[in-house]
Amino acid sequence: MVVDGIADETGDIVDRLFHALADGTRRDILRRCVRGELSVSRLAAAYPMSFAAVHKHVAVLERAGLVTKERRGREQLVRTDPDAVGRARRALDELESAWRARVDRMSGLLAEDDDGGGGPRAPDLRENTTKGPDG
Amino acid sequence: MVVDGIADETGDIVDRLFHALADGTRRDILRRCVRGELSVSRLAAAYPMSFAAVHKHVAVLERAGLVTKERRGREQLVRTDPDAVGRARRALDELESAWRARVDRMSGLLAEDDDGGGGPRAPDLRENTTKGPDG
DNA sequence: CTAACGTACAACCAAATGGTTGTAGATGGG
DNA sequence: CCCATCTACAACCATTTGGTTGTACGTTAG
Repeated sequence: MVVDGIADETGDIVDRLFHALADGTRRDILRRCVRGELSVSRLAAAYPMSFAAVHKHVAVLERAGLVTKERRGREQLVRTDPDAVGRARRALDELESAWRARVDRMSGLLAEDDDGGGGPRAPDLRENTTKGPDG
Repeated sequence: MVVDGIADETGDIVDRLFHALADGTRRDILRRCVRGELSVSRLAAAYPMSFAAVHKHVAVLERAGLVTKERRGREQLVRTDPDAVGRARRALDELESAWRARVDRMSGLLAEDDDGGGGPRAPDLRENTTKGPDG
C-alpha cells in the first residue's frame, strides 16, 4: 500500500525536488521561465556565471521535473512546469499529514489511557525503501 | 522591515530549509519527532548509521528551523517545529505567487496593449541580495 | 559552403556533504 | 566516588556539487 504512488521509491524524486529548490539561482530560473520564452543562452546571460553552469542548473531542474525544454530552431526554450509547485506542496502535505496522523494517534491513546502493547503502534511511516536509512 | 522576514537575506534561510528537506533520513527524523519524546541517541538507534551522523542530521534540521532541542537531564529531546511545514509552504507560495504575478501581468499587458513605462513593472522579483545570481 | 550561434558534454578543480572513528564533557545511577 | 550514558565536536575520507574551460555538434544566416 503505497498511499498514492508516493512512498515506494519516491524518496529519490522528493530528494531531487527539494534539492533543486535549495538553490537561489535555480529558484530564480524557475521564476523567470513561467512564460517559457527564455532559451538557455538568454537565461545564462542573466547570471554572473558561465553558460555551462546555467545549463547544469537547468538540467537539475529538469531532472526534478520542475521545468521542461522545448526546442525552437537551434534554441531550447525552458518552461517552468505549472504543476511543479503543486508536486512540491504535495510532498509537504505528505510530511504534514504523516505527523498529523501521529498526533491524532497520540490523542487516541490518551483517550484510551492504555498503551501497554495492544494499541496500533505507528507501524513504519518511513518512505525510503531503496536508499533510505534502513537500506 | 523585511516584508515578513522573507525577502532580505532569506535566500540563505530558504536554501537551508529546502536543503534540509532534500534528504530522506532527515524527513524521516521530522516525522518521528512530532511528539518530541525522542532523544538523539534513541533517534540514532533507528538508523543504520552512527550516532554522530544522526547528530549531524539533527543539526542540519535545527539550523533550518525545522526542529528544536530541549534538554531533559542528560538527554536532548528533539521536537519537530509545528510551524516548520508552514514556513516551507510559504516559501513555495512565494515562488508560486511570483510567477502567478508574472502571468497576471502578462495578461494585463495583453489587455492594455501598451506598457510604455507607466505600469508597475515587476520591480525585482528576486530574493537573493547577498549571495544571489547577481552578486 | 562558411561563419556565427546555441547547445551539449567532458575534464578538471575547490568546497560542501554525508559518512566514519575517536575523544572529551556533562549528567545520572549504584 | 566510579561508571555508564548521552551529547558534542574534531579529524579524516569518499562522493557530490557548483563552478570553470575547452571542444564538438547541429542549426540558421549570409
